[in-house]
Amino acid sequence: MALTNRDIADIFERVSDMLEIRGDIIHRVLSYRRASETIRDLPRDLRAIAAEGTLTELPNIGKTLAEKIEEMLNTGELEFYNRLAQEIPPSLVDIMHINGVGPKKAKLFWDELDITTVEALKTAAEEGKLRDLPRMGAKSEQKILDGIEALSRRTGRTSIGVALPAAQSILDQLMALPQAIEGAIAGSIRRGRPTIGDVDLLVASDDAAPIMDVFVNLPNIARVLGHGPTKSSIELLNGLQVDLRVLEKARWGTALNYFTGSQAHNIQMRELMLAKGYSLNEHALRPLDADGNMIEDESQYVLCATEEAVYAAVDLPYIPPELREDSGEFEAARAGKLPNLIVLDDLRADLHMHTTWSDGKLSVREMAEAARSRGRQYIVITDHSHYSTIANGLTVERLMEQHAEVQQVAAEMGPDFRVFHGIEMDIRSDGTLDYPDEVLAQLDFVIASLHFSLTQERSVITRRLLNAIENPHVDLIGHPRGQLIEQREPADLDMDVVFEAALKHGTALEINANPMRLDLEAQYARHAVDMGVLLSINTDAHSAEQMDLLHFGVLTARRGWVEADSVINTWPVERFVEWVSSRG
DNA sequence: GCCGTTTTCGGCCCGACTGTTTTCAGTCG
Repeated sequence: MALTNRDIADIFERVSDMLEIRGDIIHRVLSYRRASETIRDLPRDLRAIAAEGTLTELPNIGKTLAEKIEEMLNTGELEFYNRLAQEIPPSLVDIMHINGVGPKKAKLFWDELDITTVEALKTAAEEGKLRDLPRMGAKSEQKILDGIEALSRRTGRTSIGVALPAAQSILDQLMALPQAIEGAIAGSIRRGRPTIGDVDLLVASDDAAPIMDVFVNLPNIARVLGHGPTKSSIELLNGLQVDLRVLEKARWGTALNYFTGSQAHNIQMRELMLAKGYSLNEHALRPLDADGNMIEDESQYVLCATEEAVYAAVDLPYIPPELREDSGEFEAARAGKLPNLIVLDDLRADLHMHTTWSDGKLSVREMAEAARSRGRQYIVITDHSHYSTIANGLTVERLMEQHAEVQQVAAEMGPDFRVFHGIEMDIRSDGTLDYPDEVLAQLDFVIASLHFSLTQERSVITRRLLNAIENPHVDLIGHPRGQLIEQREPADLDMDVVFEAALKHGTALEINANPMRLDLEAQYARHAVDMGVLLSINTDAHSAEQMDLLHFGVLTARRGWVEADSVINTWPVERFVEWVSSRG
């Protein structure tokens, strides 16, 4: 079984945790962890990069790790990991994932009580065996039991589609207090990551205590994890952790920058600041003396009330949060080549939505009205084709009946809001398309999507998608990789080949805005636009409310450095029509 | 183990909070 990028990233992450338990120097530990993150976010296959011999050109991959990657690609395993597993029980890594347990505690439990599994740790805690260990007590024992409980409540990361509304609701409650001056959601939500570890909230105020009190007494929270004067943490009933920090308005810029991250971006910022003679933290820029030591005189600290001021201190323009992953944003900023990122208002149209003709909740007319009331200028009605029987997909006969209805609604809407007739056509498991060309030729717009047999082997499923990309009637590939976030792995597509074909045939690729999909993901979107492939950001709405999810697609596009002109539904309707009719 | 417009060696971010301590280690982000 060939290892995927994700498998290799997982192995490096486990190695990193095991080295940390063993007590290796932290920088070696972090090297493996950083390499793991690099690989996880890679838009290309390690196998292809290895074949080119350019593994060491990847950030955080040097000679040693490149050799280990090659070993895993060639043999399917890593000798270094196997040796390490003889020495450190791999199940100790799971213990480290309990909140409040790190490498030192994990090793302590193992050394002193021979505990190597979460289950054994739970039993020992219940029997009161942990409290007598060094630097442990009754409270820490209970904390570990709580942590194990929380671990079972949560499964992995939370979708941004869940985390963002939850965060906004809490922030709204805090901002209603008279003491709150300014508030923001920071962290990975602000950067637009598809999944969220925990929520970071920031409030500016001169009187933190009342805000903290309201926060730790919010309804619907599972427990309070911490309650200090400037920082508190709670766990919501769904297991999501929310951290709140309250600070002076004068320090807003440094704080927002710091707590937005990413960590890799922050490290770069600090290094740039050091070169300018400052130590940067969330509170201020603190000047250094000639020996590089911090000057303790607070009157010399530089406070930044805005993020613009922080970036200006290192002679850079403002870098949008979605780009802050240390993936080239500093180089681009220095060169004055930051992208002019797409914004929600750039989108004039939604090209992918369903009605009661297949599995949607509203009629053609109701969807059109819902889209118009949201400011869209044109839409395409794209129900399922008949291969999707479970979604009540349209036979050719029903498709033609629907055509008449769409024409009718289009006429009623008038010239200022255009309604086009399209389809979301299945690419069948055998690779054939669900309608013949002469049917597709009668439609205004054709999306082709993979819905079934997503676990086919790479060559088969890639060929299947190419059949659609190469068909001159197909304008857009819907949710190309078929992933459901935290639920279903993407199809094993050869994306290099997919992008080449999309470029050659002028077929656009979708960024599906539904937060369960966000497909293409940002790193693929970035690679696609770099190559000149066209994109489209759509809601795939099955109801009016789902039309409000478009901003998640925009966030994803921004993370992919996408500018408006690469996205076909930012175009004025005349240009869209011209493009579609220039195709098959 | 990675990295380099100060370095191919010697750095690698740092502060808040907790629970255990009598001054601090561990964890977290």
